[in-house]
Amino acid sequence: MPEARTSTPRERYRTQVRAEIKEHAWEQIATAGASALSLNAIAKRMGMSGPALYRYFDGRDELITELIRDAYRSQADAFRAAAEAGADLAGLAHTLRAWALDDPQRYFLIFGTPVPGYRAPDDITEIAAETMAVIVDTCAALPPGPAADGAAGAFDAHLETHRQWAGDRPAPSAALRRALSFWSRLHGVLSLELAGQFTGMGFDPALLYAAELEDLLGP
Amino acid sequence: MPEARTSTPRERYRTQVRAEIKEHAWEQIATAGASALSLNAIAKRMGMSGPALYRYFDGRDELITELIRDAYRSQADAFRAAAEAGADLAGLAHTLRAWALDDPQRYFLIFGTPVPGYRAPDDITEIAAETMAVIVDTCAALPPGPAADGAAGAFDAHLETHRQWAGDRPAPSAALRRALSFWSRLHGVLSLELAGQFTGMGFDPALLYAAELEDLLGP
DNA sequence: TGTACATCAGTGAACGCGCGTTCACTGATGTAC
DNA sequence: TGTACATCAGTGAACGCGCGTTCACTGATGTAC
Repeated sequence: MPEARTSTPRERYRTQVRAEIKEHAWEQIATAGASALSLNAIAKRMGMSGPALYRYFDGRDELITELIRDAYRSQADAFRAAAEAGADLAGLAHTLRAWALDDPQRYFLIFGTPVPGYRAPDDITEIAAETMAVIVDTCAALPPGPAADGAAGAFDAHLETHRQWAGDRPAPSAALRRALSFWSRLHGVLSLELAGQFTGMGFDPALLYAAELEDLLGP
Repeated sequence: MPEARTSTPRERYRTQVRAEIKEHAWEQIATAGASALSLNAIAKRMGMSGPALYRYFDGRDELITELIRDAYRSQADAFRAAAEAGADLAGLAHTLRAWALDDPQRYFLIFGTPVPGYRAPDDITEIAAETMAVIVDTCAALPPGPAADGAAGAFDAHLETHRQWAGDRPAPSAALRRALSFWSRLHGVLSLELAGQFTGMGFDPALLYAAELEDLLGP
């Protein structure tokens, strides 16, 4: 029995039930989409009555916000772990696709149709910034590409004066541009693939993803 | 008074009311998202009773399907018009962005979070193919790019044997790859922008879009 | 032009449903002496 | 170890709500003779 017990049995139980509620919520989202998420339905599946869930969440909105937070968190963790394992840009690209395919509805909870009027809490925005930071750092660690000298486009100049999103990072604008391009290109393929826009077209989306990545990396 | 009247006054009235219902539907989608679309709410806004709408649509599902069809249709029309006006790839890119920004929720009705289990009717898939055809043709009309010879990647080879989506078009695989890259790269920026992933980052998404386009076109 | 009939838009009542959420409560678990 | 009390998980009834959809109906519009 561990001496350093910072949590009581009751606290541990609470944590466990909260996690169980979230698991059922994810199942429900995967089955019918986030807009169909219902507290009563979750409770029924868990063999509880509806109001019981109010012991664990303030209401439906708090649960959804928590799921969104977890989605961002799991993405940021995946990227951090990859970076700490020494991943380069190709490694991060693989991490992104694996994370997205692991649970498409989780992907869309972040990158899908926005709910008009909804604004994520600040702490969630910060988690998203963590992910971006990993990518920027990886780009900055790269040897300057062939396009880095001379033909730096108008966008590089724009980024030179609009780089607050990069925090205090000493990364050159070319690295910021590269990070944005990395991010948007890969999401382009991913979101079209996961939204089913390629179904019936015949080719393998994984190969398009790989081709975009290669084009992005190579000169 | 025109001699060739293929429609009776009643038919014209029906058509008009149908259109009015759809307009209110779009307003509602823009305000609260597609999942909140409600026949009763639309009827109330039009000063009618709920059941009256069943004279015009079989039900909620038929209305939504019709909206999706119109969304695809308006996109395809925009592309066809641009192409007939002699637009090149840059012109098509501008068309795409203008169309998307014109009504973001319409954009997301096509490219946003998919509803698990929903499959669009075949005629809608065909409209999507029209749009793709315009892009492929425009790519095929381009002078072969610098990367077209020699270093044709693994994806070009894959497309060589998976090109049924291009129909009977004589376009070379390099043109198909270019069309897919065009499509996915621009949607990458667009979907991130419209989903609000760039908010608070400080830079101008329009410039990122332009930069991606330029990089896509130029050698 | 006038009358008889058919078509069809729209109404209002009603159906069953599931939703989020509140409230007063029971009963089990944990704590203090 | 035993008793008295506090904490807290979970229940069941109830609230009002808006939803999609059906049905029998009224009344206006169009058609046929």
